[in-house]
Amino acid sequence: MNHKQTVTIIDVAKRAKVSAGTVSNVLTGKRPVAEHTRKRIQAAIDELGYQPNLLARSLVNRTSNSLGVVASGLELYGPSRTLVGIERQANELGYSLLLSLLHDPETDEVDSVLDDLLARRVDGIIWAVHEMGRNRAWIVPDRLRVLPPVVFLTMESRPHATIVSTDNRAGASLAVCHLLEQGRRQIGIITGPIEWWEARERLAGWRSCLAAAGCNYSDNLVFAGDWTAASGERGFHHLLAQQPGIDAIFACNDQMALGVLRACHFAGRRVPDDLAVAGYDNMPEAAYLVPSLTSVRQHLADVGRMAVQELHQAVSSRSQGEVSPAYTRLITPELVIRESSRRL
Amino acid sequence: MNHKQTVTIIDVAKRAKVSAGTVSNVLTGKRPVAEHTRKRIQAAIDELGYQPNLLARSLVNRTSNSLGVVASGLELYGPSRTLVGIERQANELGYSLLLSLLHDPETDEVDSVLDDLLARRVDGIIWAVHEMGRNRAWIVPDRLRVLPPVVFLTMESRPHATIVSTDNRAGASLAVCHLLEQGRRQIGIITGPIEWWEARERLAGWRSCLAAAGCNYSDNLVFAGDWTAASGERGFHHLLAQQPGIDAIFACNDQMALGVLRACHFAGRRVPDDLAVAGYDNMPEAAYLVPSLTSVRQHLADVGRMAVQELHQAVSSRSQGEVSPAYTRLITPELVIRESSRRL
DNA sequence: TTGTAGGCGTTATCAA
DNA sequence: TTGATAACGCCTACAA
Repeated sequence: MNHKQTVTIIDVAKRAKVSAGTVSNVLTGKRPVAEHTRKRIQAAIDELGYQPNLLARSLVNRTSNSLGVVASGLELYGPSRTLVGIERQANELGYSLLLSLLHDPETDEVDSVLDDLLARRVDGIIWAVHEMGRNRAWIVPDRLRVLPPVVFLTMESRPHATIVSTDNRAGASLAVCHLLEQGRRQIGIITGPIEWWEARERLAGWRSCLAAAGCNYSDNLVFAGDWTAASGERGFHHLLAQQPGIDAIFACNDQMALGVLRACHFAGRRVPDDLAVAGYDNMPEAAYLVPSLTSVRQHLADVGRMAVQELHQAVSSRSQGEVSPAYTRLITPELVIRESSRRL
Repeated sequence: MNHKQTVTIIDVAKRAKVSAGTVSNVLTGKRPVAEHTRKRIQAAIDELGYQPNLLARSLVNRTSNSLGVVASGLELYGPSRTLVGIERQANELGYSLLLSLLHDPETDEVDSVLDDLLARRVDGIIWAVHEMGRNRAWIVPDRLRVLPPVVFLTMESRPHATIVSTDNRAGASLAVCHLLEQGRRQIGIITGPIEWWEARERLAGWRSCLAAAGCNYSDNLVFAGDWTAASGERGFHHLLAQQPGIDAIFACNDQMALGVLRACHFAGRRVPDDLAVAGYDNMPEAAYLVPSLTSVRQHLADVGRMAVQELHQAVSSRSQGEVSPAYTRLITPELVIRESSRRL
């Protein structure tokens, strides 16, 4: 007693008194089918409640219409925004998304995650794990060769890898130059962990901007935070102790900027009168803090969308035997000026 | 010229001079294989860089080891937290995740999303779309019967549906009772859109708590926000106009509470001295606002984990022909008391 | 312990 | 325009 509860294309074919191939043709629309038979088949499909099996289809087509997304830190604002952009674009292009999270982005779960994606025959991969420490060491031509096309997010430019990222250096410059324009001269920075590429980039942007203006950019003005508001508070106290005349702080994300604002409040430093503050990320909350926070907006949803577009390109090319060249695509952020950095 | 670039189980078999079945046995471990032949096979696997094809395996096994997750509002704090919990637990149980986002949670994309999940033969589905308006109308026994097991998140209890949710009513009561204990007597509420089930639940919690204490809970004390900080600001002004003697506001999420704090600042109302404020969600930012924000913590990652556990149960049961009963599981939130609600 | 044969559900090729 | 038939890559009885 084979209790056949899944209805297949053959069941439909029998019911419509045609062959399975013909049913397939109306399903895929790849070959013409006479109008009256197509109607009969459609009726059979509806009556039987037939659901095509994409696994079987993928098996013979050798393409699954799915993309793998490997991400981390999804509870943060940035990554989740990016993911939304990825999903939207993937959806529009007809891809399903296979999601994997790297919980500890520095360790070597990389292989198992990639293997699973390979085993499921994804058509392409979006690598949305932040670059930190040596966690990009696996990215070498030999490894990439056995993978489907991959697009990397937020990573240092390098040959053989296609990258879509925001321009962190430019973003930091935007904020720092703005502070300079407002008349600030001693501008401290609270960075993210320097193992993070993004943190280093923003630091570099800060430095180059100050250097160009002939301002001080000594280590006295640098504090390494860890992206948390608590580290923002610590950074404030540290910088103030090191450089009492400091008149502005650029926090490399809004959370840390929040910590600075709070510390300022209890230290009796008025913002922006005594100290200007700028953040990075432009979280929705930024506009409603007191004072509202000047911040750098990154268009992360666009980064996600664009990554999928690039990936789609690469997938299409490869399926036609071509090989699309690797390159880096940088998206320029935008400064949103608010109360926390008003003119002196 | 069949340019065979995918290495299959047969290639491995040839290389190891065994049959494909034997290779399969070492792969699945379901049947014993002599130690020396297993070694030979393993060697062949490594040399050839063989990657098993899960699509083919799923086809014959009639199970894909994957779960579908349908979510919305992922750019918000709550949903992304929940997703992280889901992914972690799924990962631990060996499931891959197929992610779909509903962009407009009120419309009827439901069928297409479900169809795709069905077509990919997911073993189970987690429905993490917030209940609003009529967007749960599709949940009827006849529809559920043709689906794999489904676990719903954050939804009103109903027969035939397995639900994992936080107890929004209890959470609101926690906050409001706390405000009462602090000596507040005119406690306003800024709700979410009342089409949202969660918003109605929190409102109910507020009301029952005030009723039990013999306090006023008239419409004068209710403002319907939309979860944004901007609506929090509007709510503050509205409530103050309606009920000048108001001495506390319960905002149904932290974003709106943030708007209240800001509005208070510019209106010259001191928090908590003139007005106590409590929020909901306990975002990481809550602890660093000025004043720091009393809020309700929901353990959302646990909700996600638990949902996957329940789903796993249901999947296992069904595969053995049993049918697991539907039920609702409520997780009690927890109040985190901070400066914004200090005693009068 | 291992090999053989058949089938999972679909599509593509080749005739008709 | 439609119908057989042979893959796609893997697993599982059943035999050996």
